[in-house]
Amino acid sequence: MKIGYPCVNDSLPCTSTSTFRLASYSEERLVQAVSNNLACLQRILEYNVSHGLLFFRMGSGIVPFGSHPVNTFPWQTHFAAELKSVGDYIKANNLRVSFHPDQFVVLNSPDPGIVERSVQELVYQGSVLDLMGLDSTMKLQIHAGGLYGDMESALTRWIATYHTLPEAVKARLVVENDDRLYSLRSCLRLHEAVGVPILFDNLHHECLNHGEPMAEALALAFSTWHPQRDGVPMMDYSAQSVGERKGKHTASLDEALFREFLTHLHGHDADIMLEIKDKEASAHRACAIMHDVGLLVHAASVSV
DNA sequence: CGGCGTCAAGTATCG
DNA sequence: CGATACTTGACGCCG
Repeated sequence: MKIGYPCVNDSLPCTSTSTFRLASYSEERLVQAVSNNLACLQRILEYNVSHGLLFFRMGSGIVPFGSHPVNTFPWQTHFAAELKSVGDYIKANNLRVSFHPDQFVVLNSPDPGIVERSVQELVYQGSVLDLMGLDSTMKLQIHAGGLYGDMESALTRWIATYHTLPEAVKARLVVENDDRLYSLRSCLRLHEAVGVPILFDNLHHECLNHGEPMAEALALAFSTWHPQRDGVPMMDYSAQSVGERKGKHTASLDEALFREFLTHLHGHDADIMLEIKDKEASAHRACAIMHDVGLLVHAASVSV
């Protein structure tokens, strides 16, 4: 069981997703940004290791304009050594990383151009994992996409697109239940059709479900992960921000709610990504709770 | 150097 | 019909 947080570390004075405006694109700026981002990513991973946080979501902007036609620079070869070095560090320290391509990645759009750009973005993020030398347990996490007024045809288009994906993407792709359109049950339709694992988000499930109790939903989602190919199931954990829009993430970890959630795991292994605004601060507290309830057995001497 | 308008990309919903 | 939200604000122009 690993605890993680997404994209940003607020304790370190660097960012692994520095970018610049398209209008000011130059190869010089690109090289500068990627170089900076990889160096910061390495620092974040070292911080995570020293604090027992073994799961991390990398930001999509590690290579600015990574799937944009403006970017014709051969960053894959130019940064091959740096990418491999980060990957070696990840493997040597038993870390797990993932990507969560943003809302622009929509595999079931009726617009072929949008689908093509979405596939290119997945290819870019998958190639980063490939160049790091990481296997298919390091995932690319997306949502099912839009509804366009008809879920059946939207699911059919998603499946058709899936079959066209390159193997490097297919092997790593996982689908997350969302909070408004595609419930766990809807995502399971995709799993049944093509075998794609379902990444469970507890808060989204609370927002959109078909009455499945939390423990049952977790078991269902986890059962879609193939142990050898996919590794331990990943999940997103968050809690509702009290008094705010439905689905809004809480600013910091509510320890009682988190402890209550853990009881629903019933011994299932999972790597938990905390989607909580204060990032590693809550991740530290989650780790302490996991130790307390006996779910984390490694890393006895963790400093905070 | 601080303020603030704007930024590659999509979809659906809320006012 | 424009603003807003989503895993994440921050780039960069202007004064």
